[in-house]
Amino acid sequence: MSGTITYGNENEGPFYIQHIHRTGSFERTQHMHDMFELYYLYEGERMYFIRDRSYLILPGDLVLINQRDLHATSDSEKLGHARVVINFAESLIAPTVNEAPFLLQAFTHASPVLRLDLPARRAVEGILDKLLHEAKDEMLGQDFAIRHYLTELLLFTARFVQTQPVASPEHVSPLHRKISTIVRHINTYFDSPLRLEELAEHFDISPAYLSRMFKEITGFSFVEYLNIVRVQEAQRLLVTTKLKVIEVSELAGFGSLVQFGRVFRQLTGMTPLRYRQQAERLQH
DNA sequence: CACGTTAGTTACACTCACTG
DNA sequence: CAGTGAGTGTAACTAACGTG
Repeated sequence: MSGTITYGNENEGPFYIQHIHRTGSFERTQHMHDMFELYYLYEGERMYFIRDRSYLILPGDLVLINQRDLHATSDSEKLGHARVVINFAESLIAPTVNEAPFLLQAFTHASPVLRLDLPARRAVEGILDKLLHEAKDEMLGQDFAIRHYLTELLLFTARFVQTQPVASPEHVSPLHRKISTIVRHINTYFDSPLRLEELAEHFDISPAYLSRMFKEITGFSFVEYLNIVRVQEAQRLLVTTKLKVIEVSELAGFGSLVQFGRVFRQLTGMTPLRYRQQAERLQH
């Protein structure tokens, strides 16, 4: 890895920026977190799976990922790429967003990928340069400057999606389209017992092939993905309702309370009740 | 206090998803 | 296609808490 600049903590934030230029192959990453993510590609090609489908990311693309949206990157056939990743917590810019709620609207836009024209690229790269410069060394007003340039970048994205209606890019291949359909199926029916074999039959594809392709395209295995979707629903129910843990477990599609507990702990590091209590404390 | 209810943990056996 | 291990269900236990 060369030319790496990092600032902040990738998982806790409140702000993290990383500039990477890689020539070789790149390990895949896949996760979900409470921060917003911005991804800008200078060179190369990447596959990016976001929420329920995959995108081929090309140079000059700016990718916007909302809080808690599942996402995964992997190499396309072409190896090597240069990119900037920014993660930031809502808390970092909360007062500003309060004043100007439209700043985050690009994150809920129909397509998470903004394909920038040349002037737009120059504008974004200029802001990124400033952010990278600020992140490099500690200096007077660093935090302020980072918030300032980040706000500038967000304003740019908000105006861009407002003025340039962005069409959703084509699916990379029919297989990608199919996996995307299956992912949406899982997102809809996660609360019922889902099995790979039945899913495969329903979508007319062999179970082994589905297992392989699902992992390759989404970055998650079938079971991993299903569990994440179920835990997300469980988290929502725990916070927004007063349902008992066993009821949450059933509504989220878990076969048993034991299994719910195991999976929940594995993904969140705490028990369901703890999660609810922690969320309650944060409310006040 | 004794009891019931709810939540969380562990052991063990099995099955099914993943992988080579 | 087949072997393997991760994931899952059942059962049995403990912990925490409220209630008569």
